[in-house]
Order: sequence, then structure tokens, then C-alpha cells
Amino acid sequence: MSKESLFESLNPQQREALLYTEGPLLILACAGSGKTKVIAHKYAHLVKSRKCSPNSILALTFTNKAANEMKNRISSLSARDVENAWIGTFHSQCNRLLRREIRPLGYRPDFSIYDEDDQHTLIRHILREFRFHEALFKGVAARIGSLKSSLIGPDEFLSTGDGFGFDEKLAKVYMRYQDDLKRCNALDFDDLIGLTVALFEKYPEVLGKYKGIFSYILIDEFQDTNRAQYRLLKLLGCGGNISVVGDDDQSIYRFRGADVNNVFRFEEDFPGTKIIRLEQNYRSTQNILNVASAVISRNPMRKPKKPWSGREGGDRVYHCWLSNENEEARHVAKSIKELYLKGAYEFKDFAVLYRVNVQSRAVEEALRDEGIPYHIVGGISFYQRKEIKDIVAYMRLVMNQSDNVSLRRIINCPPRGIGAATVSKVENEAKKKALSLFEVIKSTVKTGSVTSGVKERLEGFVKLVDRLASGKYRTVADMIQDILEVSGYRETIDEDRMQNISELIASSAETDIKDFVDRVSLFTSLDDSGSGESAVTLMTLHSAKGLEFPVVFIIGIEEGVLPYFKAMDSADEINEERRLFYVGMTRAKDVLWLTGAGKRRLYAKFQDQEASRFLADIPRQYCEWIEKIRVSTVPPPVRPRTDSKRPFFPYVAGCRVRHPKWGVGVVRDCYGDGDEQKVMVNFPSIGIKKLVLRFANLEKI
DNA sequence: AAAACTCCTCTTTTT
DNA sequence: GAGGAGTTTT
Repeated sequence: MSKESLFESLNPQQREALLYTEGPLLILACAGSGKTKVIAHKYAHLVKSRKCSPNSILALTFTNKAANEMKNRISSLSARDVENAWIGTFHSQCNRLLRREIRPLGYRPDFSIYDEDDQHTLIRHILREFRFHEALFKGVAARIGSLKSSLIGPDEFLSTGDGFGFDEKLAKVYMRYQDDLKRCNALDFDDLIGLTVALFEKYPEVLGKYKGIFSYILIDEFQDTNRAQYRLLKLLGCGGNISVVGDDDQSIYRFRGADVNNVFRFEEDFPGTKIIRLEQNYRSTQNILNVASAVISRNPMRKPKKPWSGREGGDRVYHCWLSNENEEARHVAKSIKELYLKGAYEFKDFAVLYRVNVQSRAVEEALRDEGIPYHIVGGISFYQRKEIKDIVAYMRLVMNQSDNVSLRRIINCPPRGIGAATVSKVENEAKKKALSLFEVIKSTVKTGSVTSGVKERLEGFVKLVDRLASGKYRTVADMIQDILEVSGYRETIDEDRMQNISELIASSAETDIKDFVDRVSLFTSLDDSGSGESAVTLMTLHSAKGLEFPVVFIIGIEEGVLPYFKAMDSADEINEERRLFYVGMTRAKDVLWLTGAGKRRLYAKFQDQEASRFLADIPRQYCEWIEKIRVSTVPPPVRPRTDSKRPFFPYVAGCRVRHPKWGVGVVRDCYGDGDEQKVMVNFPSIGIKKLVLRFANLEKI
């Protein structure tokens, strides 16, 4: 492709973004403004104009899907092989770098990568050993994860503790977790970023090497970076050879550590930053854009921007209030059918978006009743399935025999008579001698300090692993087949599970075994290839980011659902809910429906629902109200309620209370309502207690 | 080691 | 109201 045609399809701002290569550049890209296109074109331009040699541009995204899309675009623009280019997700490229450079940090290059599940297993194990709130493992993991994504180590965290015991214990768990990972020669997702940063900070010569390799840096979805990722960019991009593209209005992953403030910090940290705004929206009609803009403009702390659409007018945004969630779902299904029968749209042109996955149920039912094909995006990932994780654990243990988490997973799977008692014996031994579990097992087999039965079974296991480790497998398929046969795993699983394993094998093709394990670890969901049949898409608002559909329904726009009730007591979280709504609305090209229900069953109980506060921000002239239930029962879209109707708590997290028996403690959380109101209080003497407010007899101090 | 039972939780989830 | 996980039972 000629240089001219690289520009031809771009508007003036996009062109400017592409040509500005001499200093740090922040591209504020409104929804639907073609940001991915700009990055791909810029990459191609940098190579074409010989400003950068091929493979010297680091281009980072968040998802594998986005990375693949970028690779495809770039290779078709520049007719160049992108196999060895530094294009990929933050995690995959850090992994690539660490496989080469990690030694000085005390890990071996054959390290395992632990996903969230493995992380949970390990933390749970530690909590059990510490006899410390094992049930809270998820919360503890989340806490540790957020510390790690902010590059706060255990020691640093300890020094900021609240002095009430919990955080100190948490710091100990954190420290131990990090030690265990190292002992296992394993990295979790946060380590992939964090250790790359640590490497660069500790070893300037390594940083220098990579600054030499990367002559330019391109970042997509910049608003989703966390502190660690930002630090990485700062280290590598301080020379100013960096362009980042993002939209602060579309930051919806705060709960995962994403920090929108990076967008605001960028200008300060990269002096001389040029800002270019991509404000032309190529997706939605002006009406849809007006509605979305009206809602998002209520958020404080935004980068100012004026999105506009080349598509004047368009349908007004439809809004409809139904009596309950089934009526709502039926309404969605009927509307889809109606539009479909008019012939303007295929089923794949429709999307139904919701805040929480449970909302899909009613919609599924209604679509089935109408005979409308649909598919659901999200849910349990292929790679999270037990049988897949088991097989991968075998592979990991074979490649990294320090991997205790994988060993524990499969030592008795299939059952080979090595029970909990034996394992915990081995664990104690391992702790004493600072060896890995597998090493201890091997020496136990040699010295025979256990009963002959146990010894025999352990020996069988060692032989199994050794056999697999010495196997000269050409392909992933060979290795997995051997694992299935030799371990006896195959006999223990049913048809369905075997089917999944076959799929795993099929997906491996001719991939190198090590690359395959990395890929499996760094993938979350298998590309839903889809059956090819045209079908309505159902998914959460989060999953919808980056996509577009001609007709979009956003359902459950009610207080408690959107914004979700858990987010309602913090202004920051409300703002994020608003952004989520904004992301949803800006997915629509032609038609946007906003619906809600007056009654809804959430979990066990029915609830009366009020219209979402966000609806009150929509100017009436862009909207059309469709009356489905009697006007008297239609709740007008009111301003946000005062707190009077929300469950009221006499305490807030952080305040101190006195308990007649346990003395003074700190409130950590308040939840539930009515007679079920509960508080979680941390008492220094005994730790965390959950108390029913009615009975607790607490005194505020 | 499977089956039965009880208890708990229940937002979103790029890697 | 349902699914997951831990515990107890057989």
C-alpha cells in the first residue's frame, strides 16, 4: 500500500495523530472515533517512513482479541510479517521479555504462570495454615491483587497498616504468598507486569537494552492501565517516543485496578505532551450521541471533548418501562421480532446488554418463546474447566518441578491413594528443608521414612512425572495423549470432558509446547468462533466495550441494577456506573432502547424498582416514551433519591464501635437490609466478626 | 471415594 | 433459588 493511501481514509485529526511522532502524544478518542484504526495506521506509517525499523515498535493492548485485530490490520497495511513484532497484550509481551531476562530476579526462565484460580488455591492454602479466615480467600486475593497492581510490596503495605491487626495479618499473608510464588517458580498476572518493572528499576542496563530495542511505543485503551502498567510505560517511554490512545469516559475497570487518573497524570509525567482529540463518531446517529453525551457530561473530572456524528438525526432513543423483568424481556423479544420482520436487520445486528449476568435468564426465555436465535457472550471460560486445568497442571509440573500448586492439584487426580495426610506430611517436610514438594517426595521415596504402602504410591507418582519429563514429545498433542494414558486420567472422565480435552488438543495445532502452555495461561476465553448462524447477542455492559451493533437494548435501567446497589455508596463508583451506561449506549449505531422494570426478582426476593437516576439526565426531546403500563404506575424518572429509602446504617466502614464482650473494634463493612442488616467488625483481640445488627448490641464511640 | 448434606454467597472480570 | 464448596456419612 502506498504512503498516500495510508492517509486517504483518515480525517484531519487522525492524520495529525499519525504524523505527530516527535514527542509524547495523548490521543483522546471518543467512542466510535476509529482509534484502533489510528494505531494500526500509525504503526504502518512509522515503519514505512523509516522512522522505525520493523520490530522496534512496542504496541500494547489489553485483550488478545484486540492484539490479534491489530496484528491483522498492521500486516495488511504494511504487507509485513508481524509474527516477531512486539505487538500483544501487556501480559504477553512482559512474559516474552521475562522469559529471557528474569534470572537476576531469582526466578528460572521456565516459570509457571498462575491464573486467578491458582492464586485463590494458593492463598486459601496459606490462610488455612495461618488459621486466618479461610473463607475470605477471595477478598484477600483481591486485596493483594490491588496492592500488587499498584506496586505496593508487603513491607511498604505493612508500614501503612491500620494498627488493628487485620492489615498486619494481611501483610503477612501477602508476604508469604509472594514467597510461595517464588518457591514455586511461579508468577501471577500482576507479577508479569510488576517484575518487569522491578527488573528495569533494579537493573538499568536491562532497561537500557530494551529502550534501545523499542524505538516507539503505542498503547491502546490507555484509560484501563493500572499503576504498574503506567510505571512500565514511564520507564520505557520517558524519551517521548510514545503515543497513547484512550477515553477517560470509557474507564470501567476500576475494580480491576485500572486507574483513570493515568489519563490526567500523563501530561505531567511526560513533559511536552501533545493532545489530539478524535471527536468524530463514525458509529452512532446524532440523537444517540446526544443522549449518551448528556448522561456522561454529569460526571466530574473529565477531559473535555465534543463528540459529533456525521449521521444527523436518526431515530429518537426509545425508552420503555415495564411491570416486571419478564414483561421487559418479552418486550425486547417482540421488538426484535418486529424489526427483523420489517427486513432491515438480521438477528446478528441486535444486542441486549445488562449489568449483571443473571439478567440474561428472562431474556433467554423470551427469545426462545419467540423462536429467535441468540448467543450469550461471557460466562465460564473454556480454560477454567477442571479437566483443562488438570491437564495443564500436568504439563506445568513436568516443565517446572517446583510448581507446588500444580503438583497439589494432580497428585491425587486421578485418585492414586495419596491422601491429605500424606500431602501435609510432605508439606511440613518441604517447609523445614526449604525444598519443593516434588523434591521432598523424591527423597522420601529414596530414604523410605514412610510406610511401604505410601512409599510405593509416591514412587509411582515420581515415576509418572519422570516418564513424562523425559518424553521427547514433538507436539502438544503427543504430550497430552501420553499424559492421558500414563496417568490413567482418561479412564476417570466422561464423554463431555474428553470432548473438551480433544478441543484443547485441536487448538494447539503445531504450537511449541512451552508457547502453548503460556498461551493457555494468558488466555481467558476461547474465541467464540460462533456457529456462523446469525443470532442476537446477549452480554454484560462490560463485555460490550469495543463492539458495535445496529440495534442495542439496555435493560434494567433501575436504581439498584444500574447503578448496581453495591456501587451506591461511593461517588467514584457511581461515576463508574455512569460510564458503564455511557459505554453501553455508544455501542448503538441506529436504534437504542432503554428499558426498566417496576418489579424484579434479584436473588431470592422480589423488589420494587425505581427508574435509574441516570435516566433523569436525558433531555426529553431526544427520547420517545413508549407506554406499556398504565401511566399511574409508571414511575417518572426522578432525580436521585435522598438516602432516606436506601438501607440506612448507623455505622460506616472505618468507624469504631464497642461490643459488650469483645471491646473496641473497627467496622469494615455494612451490608444486608431490614432485619438482616449485618456489620463486619474487626476486633483486635479476635479478628473479624460478622454481626447481625439487631442482636449485636454495639455502641458507637 | 462417592454420595448426601449443610452452609454460604450472590457485580462487573481485559490477563 | 442455585451453584459451589466443605463436611459428614456410607
